[in-house]
Amino acid sequence: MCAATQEPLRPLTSEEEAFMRTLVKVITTLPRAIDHDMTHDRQLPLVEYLTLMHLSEAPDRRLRMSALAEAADLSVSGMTRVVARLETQGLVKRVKCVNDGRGWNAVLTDDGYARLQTAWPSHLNAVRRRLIDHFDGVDLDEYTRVLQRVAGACSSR
Amino acid sequence: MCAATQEPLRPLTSEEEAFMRTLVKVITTLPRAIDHDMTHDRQLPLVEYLTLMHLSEAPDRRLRMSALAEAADLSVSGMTRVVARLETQGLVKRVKCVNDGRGWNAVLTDDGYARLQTAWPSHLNAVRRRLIDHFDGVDLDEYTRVLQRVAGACSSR
DNA sequence: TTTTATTGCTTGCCGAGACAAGTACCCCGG
DNA sequence: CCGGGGTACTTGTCTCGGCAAGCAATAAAA
Repeated sequence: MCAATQEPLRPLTSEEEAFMRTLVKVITTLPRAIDHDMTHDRQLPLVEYLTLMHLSEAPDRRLRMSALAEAADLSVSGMTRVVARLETQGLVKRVKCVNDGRGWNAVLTDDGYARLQTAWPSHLNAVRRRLIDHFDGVDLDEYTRVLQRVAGACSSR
Repeated sequence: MCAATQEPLRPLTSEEEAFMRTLVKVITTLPRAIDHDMTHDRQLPLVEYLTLMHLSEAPDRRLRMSALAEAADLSVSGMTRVVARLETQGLVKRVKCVNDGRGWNAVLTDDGYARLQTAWPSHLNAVRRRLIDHFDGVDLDEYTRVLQRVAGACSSR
């Protein structure tokens, strides 16, 4: 059970160590930088942007609160508050589910869709400048496959 | 100035898009998973662990508050509070600088060093299981170089 | 030397988000 | 039809961490 005894405790190689430390830096720095860019450029923080984005891609531009939380990697209560913020700006509205009286759909409004389109260039630019531009000449698909395995290992207990 | 007009607004390719989304997932998921592992295994959250780690690697096991904040990618005030938490547990103590009456050194105590050694296996295990194990057969050094460029682009304005 | 600007750290205040408790609703067995 | 357990979301409460203001101490200027 105790993690310490599951493995023979071979330390990381120096390459592994260097990689891990650099990744830690990127993990702490990259979201801050992109959020900073977007917030100062178009006044739409990253979490809000991603939430609108997920809605815009959903059928009928609507998603159950729990599904939206899942998509955005947020707790359900966290998403309640994000949607509350977006609702006060008129970008999203909450509509009671027809089939299930317990459930609510977050629905992207036309204003919300317009807002998303306005913010998109800013997002795109930030992602390019901070991230994608630095991947010239590497096999992105291979990276994606590896990262998918990592993401899988992180969602399991 | 406006990011939207700097570039011709070429959208991301589908490979770039997929990569970015997977990375977002890893960025939100991986620290949570490692922190979860460490907190439940040895009661030492990731931020605290990394702080002790940086101290242990510094000459004389001590570092100015600002240097420590920088190393851990935290604001100075954030580090004040982390060190305060560690100090109440006796893992770190704050010592006034001799040369500069304004400055303080965070010094790793013997208890702190012992605590770090205790937590290390748990950290190592989490990092392997959640991250490193999934990089078989890829060129880690290449990844590290790319990530260093990204990190550089994230610390610049 | 006295004044002023700068630096290093801490504290007050606030927003974000996680967890747990609460509320409303569904569904199933009787 | 009713009661009890499960589900969907919200709200109360907490911790974390960022920013800006405050407080010393140093450095620079007068």
